[in-house]
Parts: sequence; C-alpha cells; structure tokens
Amino acid sequence: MSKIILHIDLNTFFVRCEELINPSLEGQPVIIGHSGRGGIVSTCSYEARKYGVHSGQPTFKALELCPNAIVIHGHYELYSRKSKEFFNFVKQYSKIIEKASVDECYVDMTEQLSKVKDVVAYLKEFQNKLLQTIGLKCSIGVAPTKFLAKMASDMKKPMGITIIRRRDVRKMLDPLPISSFYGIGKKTAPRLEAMGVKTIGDLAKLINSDEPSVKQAFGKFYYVIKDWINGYGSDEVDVEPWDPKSIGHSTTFVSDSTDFDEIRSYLKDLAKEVSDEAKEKGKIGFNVQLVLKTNEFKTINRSVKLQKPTNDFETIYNEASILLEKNLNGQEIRLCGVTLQNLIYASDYVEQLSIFDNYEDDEKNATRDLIRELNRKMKGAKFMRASDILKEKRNGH
DNA sequence: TCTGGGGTCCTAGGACCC
DNA sequence: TCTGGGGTCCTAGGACCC
Repeated sequence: MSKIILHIDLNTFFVRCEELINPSLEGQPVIIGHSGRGGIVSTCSYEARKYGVHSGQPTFKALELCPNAIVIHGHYELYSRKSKEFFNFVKQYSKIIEKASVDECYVDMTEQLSKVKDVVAYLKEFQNKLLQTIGLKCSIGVAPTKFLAKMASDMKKPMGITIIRRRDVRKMLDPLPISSFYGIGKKTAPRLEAMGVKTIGDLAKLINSDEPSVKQAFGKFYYVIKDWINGYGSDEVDVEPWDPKSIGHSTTFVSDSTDFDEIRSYLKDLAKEVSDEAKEKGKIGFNVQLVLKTNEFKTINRSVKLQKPTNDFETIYNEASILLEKNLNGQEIRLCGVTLQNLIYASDYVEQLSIFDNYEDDEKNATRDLIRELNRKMKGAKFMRASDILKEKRNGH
C-alpha cells in the first residue's frame, strides 16, 4: 500500500519571522539579505517578488528593480527559535519527521490520514493552527513519495495544499519546466533544453525510452530519476537527527587580496569559529580543508588528512595556513574558508582507539594478519585504520 | 546581473597494495 | 625485469539545495 507523505514548506520563512516582531512589514516589499560587498538577497516577500526580486540576486540589483524595498539583515537566532517551534508543532501530528532544512520537513502521515475522510479540510485546519499558535504560514504537498510531495508543496504558495496521486503523476508533472525538477539545476537544465527536453514530460519520455546513451548521460542518477518521474522512489522518512559531516566557515573579503598575511588573518578567525563549533557539538574531524575563491570565481579546494582527528584551534589554523602557503600563487583572492571534514563524535573515536591500545609492541607481527582482517571489516567506517595506528606506535608516538 | 554562506553527494584520477 | 588487473583510499572539483 502507498504511504501518505507530506512535504511542509514554510512560506517566506525569514520574512514571516520579521513580520512577527514588526507587523508593519506585512504587505510590504521586504528583502532579507546582506548589503555589504557582493551582498545578495537571501529571501524576500511576495510583494518584492512582483518586481522581479528573487533569492540569489545581488542586493543592489534588487533595489534597482524595487527601490521601495525594505532591506533587513537577518535575525538568525530568531529564525532558529521559530524553526524549533515549527518542528515541535508538527510532532504533535506525527513522530515520523525528517528535517530537510530550517523551514521544511517531510512527514509520514500514513496512519493518521488514512482514517481521515476530507484530507484537504484536515490540512487546512493544520495550517490555520500553525498560523494562530506559531504565526507561520506553510504550503503542504501530499503524495506517495518524498520527491512528489516536495514537487507538490511547490505548486501552490502561500498556504497551498496540493495532492499528487500516483495516477495523476503524468498530468501534474509533465507540463512543468525541466528546471523545476528537484536535483536539476542551472547547469543541467540548459544542457537538457539543448537536447529538446523543455518540460518534465519531455524528460519522462527520454528516460522511459531506455536508450543506453541516456542511461550513460545520467550516470548513477538515472535510476533515481526514472523512479521519481514515474511516481516511485523513496517514501522512507528518515527520523535520524541531523548529524553534520563537515563544519565550515568562509568569508568574502572587503576587497580582493593576494597577501598571505592578510588572508591568514581571516583564516585565524574562521579556524576559531570552526573549532568552537566542533567543540560545542562534540565533533572531531580527520581532514582540514582550505577553500579559496579567485576574483574570477574559480574555487580552489585543498585538504589535508590529519594523523589524528581533532577540533583543536591551533591544529586547524596551522594546517589551513600551510595549505594557504602552498597554494597562494599570486591570484587575486576574494573569499577564503576553512572546513573540518569527515567528522565523528569525539567519544566514538576513543572507543575505537582503545581496542588497538591493548596490543603489546612485541605482538605486532603476530597480530598483523588479524589487523588486516579487522581493516577489511572496518572498510567504510570513518575511523583510523589499524595500520595507521601501528605506524604511529612504530614511530614512537 | 555578477554572483553569500551553509551544507551534501558524486565522480574521476592517482597512489598504493596484493 | 617488466608486466596485468582488482581493489581501496585520498584528493580535487563540480553540481545541487536552502
């Protein structure tokens, strides 16, 4: 039997939060965004959108289109608090929730909604209660898979409710432009359009033709798309709390720089932020990554694998500095960033290490085969490999 | 038009081991 | 000495999303 999956998307979430602390903003063209160098629109009210303002647009450009717009620098702590209130509200309806971002989630409501006669009326009441108690507006998509629910919630805004049944997939998806397909972005869409694929219906025809060249073009994504577009694919709502795999911070300079010391001073602050955040979350990472963006918008990533995972500020800063020294070759740099990658919980790491700590030095050779076997079993696990630990011991660490 | 900052996942090539 | 092929790990880059 098909599941009943909801995708709930908060309408202009940041703007709505601002309206709650300043009701006079309601009905006004509001822009939430950076207004510094290279500042862009993070999100904006529907009134601003009427003028052609949209997310990702440079703020100065948005103001050209809509000179009356009110620009607000985000109050991110407020958004975070309201986001929590939202998820707690949804939990009253179903415990099977997957947070997709601060302002959207998937909910498995199979059990609850299969007993309900008028699903639309039920969800209307949900929306009204959310608005009355938390002050937030949302659009809801209802479908048998997560992908369809996501597509559905996008169809009517604000306060929309859209149901996509499997038998309605062709009718409801096919007319949509290819760029609206979740996972097809601004690189892939033009390539498909050049091949004559303008709508989701065109893509469905192409995918379902089973041509080998098409299969090859999409790679691993082929079978996922084929399921999605035909109304199948994942309906598993993943309740696992979000567990970051990397923690990073970056900043755009006031003006481009080629100067090692200047860029390094930015790295110092960023490394501190990364270290603090990792410590707060109890995470340590195996890799330190330096990100540089040139004035021509070329991104340079360089990373180093550490002997031992860490969240120590000095280590992160030093490794990032070494990477900077090696890779700064006179280019004009506009942004730099530091990321700690391949994170694990500090507590997990201690346990892993203690297993191997029990080996005595003179047992090394005798246990080599065993360790190789363990290595094989640990493949995929992002812990230190036994051979690395042996190497360390041999080197007298 | 001229492009922030936070992430995730996939791919491809090289090093290395057996 | 010069060689094949399978497998894994690591790194860099790119596409995408909010």
